[in-house]
Amino acid sequence: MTDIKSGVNLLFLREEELRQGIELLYFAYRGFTEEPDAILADYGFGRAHHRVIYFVGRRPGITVSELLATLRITKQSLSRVLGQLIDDQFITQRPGLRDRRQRLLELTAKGVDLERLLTEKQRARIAAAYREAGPEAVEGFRKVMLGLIGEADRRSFTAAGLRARERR
Amino acid sequence: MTDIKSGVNLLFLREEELRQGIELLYFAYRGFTEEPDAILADYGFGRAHHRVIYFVGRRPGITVSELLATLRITKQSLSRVLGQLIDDQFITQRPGLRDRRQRLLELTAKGVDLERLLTEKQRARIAAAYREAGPEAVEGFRKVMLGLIGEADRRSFTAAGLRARERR
DNA sequence: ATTTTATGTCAGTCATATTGACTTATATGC
DNA sequence: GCATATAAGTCAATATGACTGACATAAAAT
Repeated sequence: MTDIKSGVNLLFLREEELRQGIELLYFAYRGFTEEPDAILADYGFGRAHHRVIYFVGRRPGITVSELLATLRITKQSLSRVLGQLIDDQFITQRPGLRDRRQRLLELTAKGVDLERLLTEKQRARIAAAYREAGPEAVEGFRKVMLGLIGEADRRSFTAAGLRARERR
Repeated sequence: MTDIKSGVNLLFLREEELRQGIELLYFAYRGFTEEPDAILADYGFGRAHHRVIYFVGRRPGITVSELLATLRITKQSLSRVLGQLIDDQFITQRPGLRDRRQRLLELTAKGVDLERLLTEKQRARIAAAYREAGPEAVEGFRKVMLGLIGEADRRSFTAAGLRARERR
């Protein structure tokens, strides 16, 4: 009897634990985007603009195709957003040195400012969560998050991925 | 000299650590939604439908206003999605007992099946990540994620929040 | 010289969200 | 009991971010 009962309880706890995991991700992601979203609205931009600004800031000189691969959207989708950011002078393009078909993307000074403004909110939020939780918890957080990330994206977080980026 | 240099390095590491945190969230969330998204497409549904199915499954008898508050969308937005799910018989409505203005929402058998199908992928992904990372890491993960979640949403994860729900 | 690649563009469509205005039914407070 | 508030729903217009498909141009690679 106790065997069956505790078995059921274990199953229930497991189910509950996993569902809480799902919800943690959902709510954390939402909490994470709402502040930048509010700022972006003042500029007439949306979340898509933030993602472009973020990754161009993160990897200066990134090509259009690398950006497309990172964001996993079509070039038509990127085009509108990137075009606006270039028109409004948050991002500049220059031709690749070794391959002149490429457009290497970089933030302008104005772009760096906006990137800071937007990401600062997110960094502050993460910093606060890390501080409260402590270094051990942070280590666990990173382990679990890495496990959640798809194989394809995981490379962005390995030494190999970082080295590949240096080659431009 | 070493003081300055290590100070700079610490700043750099901190910046890098925080940026990696941002990216972990971005990629984990994307990895987390892509499988259900693919299934939903077969039903002519989108991510919004999944969210509704999920929370109705999670809190059977949830009212429309509670669902709106959970999802933080307008009733006009919910209306289309919920209407489709009711038309297609994934969700049923019944009037509230104490307040007949309310529509209490529940999954049908068909709805439960779809909910399982969709969430199973996510549960499996979390289960695998938890298993690989180990119980200590899971504890850390939960601590950090809770810290990332906005004050308003955090209540969903406390005993008080759970108790409030029982009252229907 | 041909083919492939990197980028860009035009056109049409869809899903998800918004604001604003208004309706209906029911509950609640005085 | 009547006025007001609340729960839910609807109509209309709009914005954002994504998609597919077709086609164009320049430069690199074979």
